[in-house]
Amino acid sequence: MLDVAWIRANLETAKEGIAAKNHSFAWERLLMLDDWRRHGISQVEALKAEKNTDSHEIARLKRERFDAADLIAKQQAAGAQIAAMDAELVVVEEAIRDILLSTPNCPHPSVPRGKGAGANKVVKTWGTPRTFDFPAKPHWELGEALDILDPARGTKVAGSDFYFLKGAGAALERALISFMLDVHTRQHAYTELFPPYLVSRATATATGQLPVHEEEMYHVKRDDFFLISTAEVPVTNYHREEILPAEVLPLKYAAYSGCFRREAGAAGRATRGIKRVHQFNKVELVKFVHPDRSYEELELLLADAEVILQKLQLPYRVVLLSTGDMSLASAKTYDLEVWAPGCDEWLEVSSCSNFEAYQARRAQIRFKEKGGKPQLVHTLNGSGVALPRTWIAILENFQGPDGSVTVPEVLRPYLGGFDRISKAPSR
RNA sequence: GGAGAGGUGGCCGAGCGGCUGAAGGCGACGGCUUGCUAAGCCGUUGUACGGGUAACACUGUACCGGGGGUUCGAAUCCCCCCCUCUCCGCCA
Repeated sequence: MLDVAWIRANLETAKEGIAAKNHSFAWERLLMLDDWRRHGISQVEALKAEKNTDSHEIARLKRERFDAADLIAKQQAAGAQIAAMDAELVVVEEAIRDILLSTPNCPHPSVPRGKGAGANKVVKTWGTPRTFDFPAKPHWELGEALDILDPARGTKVAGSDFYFLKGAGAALERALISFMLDVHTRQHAYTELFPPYLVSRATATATGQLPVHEEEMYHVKRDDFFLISTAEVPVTNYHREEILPAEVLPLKYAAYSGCFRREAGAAGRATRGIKRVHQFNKVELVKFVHPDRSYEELELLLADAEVILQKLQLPYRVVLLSTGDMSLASAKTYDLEVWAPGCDEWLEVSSCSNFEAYQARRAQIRFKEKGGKPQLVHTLNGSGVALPRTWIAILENFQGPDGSVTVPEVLRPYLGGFDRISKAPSR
């Protein structure tokens, strides 16, 4: 969330930025409540100071065997007044927090202003989409023909938009996970984490999924757990309420996890295949960095994610999201979109964002220079990369006229060396 | 799930309801001493939110797992919750 003091000092910037994100902003109410809060604190604390002084005086009188009845009577009155004022402050502070929790982060000046995806800017394209001398098939046709993808049984077992991977399809998924983790840990110096899939309400609030996106998350009512929608949630919370020594920054984590999304807003949207599903796998990159360096770190994060697609030889493009298309918590986001010739579209496989201090303030993740005061870190994250769509891209980009699929070279060591997925003997 | 024990500052560890933001020790930092090292001596050593300052200084309040209660006054008494440890049960 944003800092009220910052909003007060940068009101026009805040109003512009939040409007650009298509959010309303009750700034007048917020500032009014904050004034109320600050004046209330001064008043009640003055009373408490007087009460404390009197308390010491009572203690002294008692020790010296004098009568303290008058002061004690005064204390009782003061106590009641303080209790009333404190109760009022609690209400005011909750109201302030409610506003801030639902107020988006301000976009960085370099982010294009615009209402939606139409204002996004393609900033880079890598690779050349392959030209086919036969009709390119979509992954659902390839996958079902190869007997490596089974959406029908996924639907039977769990419901619509669930699926099974089978045989070489399942192995390909597993190979991709291992490959990505190995690249990030060995070549990009990320530390691997394997996180919990169920998290508490406090954890989901700290990264910004709650309260605004509660309808997007699977909830385990009995224990008030939320199934993670991305490893970003547990991994960012890994350092919640900690003060890190400045010299450990930047901290870089790579985490594989399952991801669970209700896709509530997408219900009824026609999507064939497994482009949009309720459960998928993803390798997520999370960084905790010094605020002065967060925009450089964002570029590095993006480059780390891009390496995965380059090594897989998948054509992709980098899209700088406009203010209207960004997530609530982000100040700047690049999407990575991989080319899927069978679907004939670019599929988002990564979203690399700088959240600045927005998550760190909610989660109280700070660092301290030697002798300095604690300051909030900046958090960043991006997929490195998301799976079902990368799996889709491999099938569709590397399909042959006979419906077989060539395995990208970098994945072969993870698949016992085999280089082609074909109909014949299912493994 | 059952039974017991416990949660105090960076760490260890004291703490009669008032003089305790918290003894003592360790560690860290600053200074002195010292040929080097080791040791010794002196001092400093939390966080948040207000007020205050150009910035310090200074100052108020709160914080002894979390929340509530009793009391003029709670680390200390009472209640609820969370977590950790030990034993039993269950289980991949």
